[in-house]
Amino acid sequence: MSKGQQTRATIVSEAMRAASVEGFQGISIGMLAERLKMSKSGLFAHFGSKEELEKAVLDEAADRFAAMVWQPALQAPRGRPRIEALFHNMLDWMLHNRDLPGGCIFMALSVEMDDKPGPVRDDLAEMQTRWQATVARSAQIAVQEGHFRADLDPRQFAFDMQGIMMAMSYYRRLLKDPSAVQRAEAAFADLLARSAAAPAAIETAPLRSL
Amino acid sequence: MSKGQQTRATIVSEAMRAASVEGFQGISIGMLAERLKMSKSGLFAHFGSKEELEKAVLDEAADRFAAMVWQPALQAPRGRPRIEALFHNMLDWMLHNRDLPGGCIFMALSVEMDDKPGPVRDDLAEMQTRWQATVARSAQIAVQEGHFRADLDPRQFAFDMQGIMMAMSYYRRLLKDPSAVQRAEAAFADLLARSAAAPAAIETAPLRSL
DNA sequence: TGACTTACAGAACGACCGTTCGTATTTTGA
DNA sequence: TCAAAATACGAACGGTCGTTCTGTAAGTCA
Repeated sequence: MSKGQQTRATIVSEAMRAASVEGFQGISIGMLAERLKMSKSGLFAHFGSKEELEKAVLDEAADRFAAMVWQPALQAPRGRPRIEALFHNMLDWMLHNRDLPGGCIFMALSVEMDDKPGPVRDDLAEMQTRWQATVARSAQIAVQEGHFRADLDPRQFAFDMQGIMMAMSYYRRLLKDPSAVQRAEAAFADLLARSAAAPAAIETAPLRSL
Repeated sequence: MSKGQQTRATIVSEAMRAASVEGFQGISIGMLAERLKMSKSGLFAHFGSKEELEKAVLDEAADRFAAMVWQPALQAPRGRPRIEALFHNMLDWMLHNRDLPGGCIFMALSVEMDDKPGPVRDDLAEMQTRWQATVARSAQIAVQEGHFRADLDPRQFAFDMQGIMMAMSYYRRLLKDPSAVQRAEAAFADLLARSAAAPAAIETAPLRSL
């Protein structure tokens, strides 16, 4: 890796870290230059515009998400085990990730960019649409494997799981509720239970009438 | 209402509208002054600082939320009907509110401010904590009324409902998924069904084995 | 109506924004 | 090793930011 590529990678990492906390609106070329002890113009030259820097951050985040969340989940057996791996990998991504001190950068950017037309928003929306489709497909596989009920709506499953993640982030980051993670785990356990195929449903049914 | 109070109210309304789209970071005194056709300094004098303006916006949003979501729900009978009213009033708040073209301002600010210490963050967090407690209390009432199962965790109910709202906003605003609202309604219907007291649980059980 | 208070405008402040340009320095490959 | 290419710097640009001041117009109320 050439010197330039190396510097660029450092910049993108630092920008990603900062953007997870402050959003794209909250980061500036000058601030990044100061943190990395280099000149504004020198840093700027690597991208040519702030928008290009934002795109680079988005791509980097997508790569890391794939490496930390999706690819490890592929090692788990198809079906329910893979779904559970996805969930726990996402928790790790959101909670124990020193490169994202501000939590999941996609959640921060999703809210920030949803009303800002442009290529950055387009990239983000496409990534997120693809991710929801990926989760849905994983749920569909769990149906095929006989782990989930045949009439499960896989897209609804993805929607529900997204809600759990977002609520956890909200409880933890804004409300500073120490039970955020355990509430998310409880919600996910319930989602799994009601998605399960008939035999598992019998196991959980008595719990409802306790 | 004096001239000053009237102008101030107009400014706060416009600031709220803008902040729902761009967040507090995205609004500026100059931009508001231009939209309202008045001078920066004249507008500024009503607040003394941008932070005070942000606090005023937050208070105004809280008042409107109470008037549009909470107070009408109090007209509904205690228990499950009131919970359903809360849900639908929140949908109206998020979807059919011309004063919030950027969607629920609390969701936008929750993500933007969660890492920004200061009085604005404190106000917002306190509001949102109180709101979650209010939802939980409403669920608790539904338990007392015999509408929800006795072993329901009301705080978990509030968590789950928050997740549904956030996922809906995400699907609708970022992904532009036209099924966002109906997915939220489906998720809420399921949440109600699995929260319901025993007799209702028997009704929904066969659906799972279809 | 007249005195008084409030509300607004205008100009300017230093700070920072993204960006451009010309120049120096360092890295690279033959 | 040496020239070409890549990389970084420093200074400056026009703009916008939140904020402060001073003067004036408008509203308020006896």
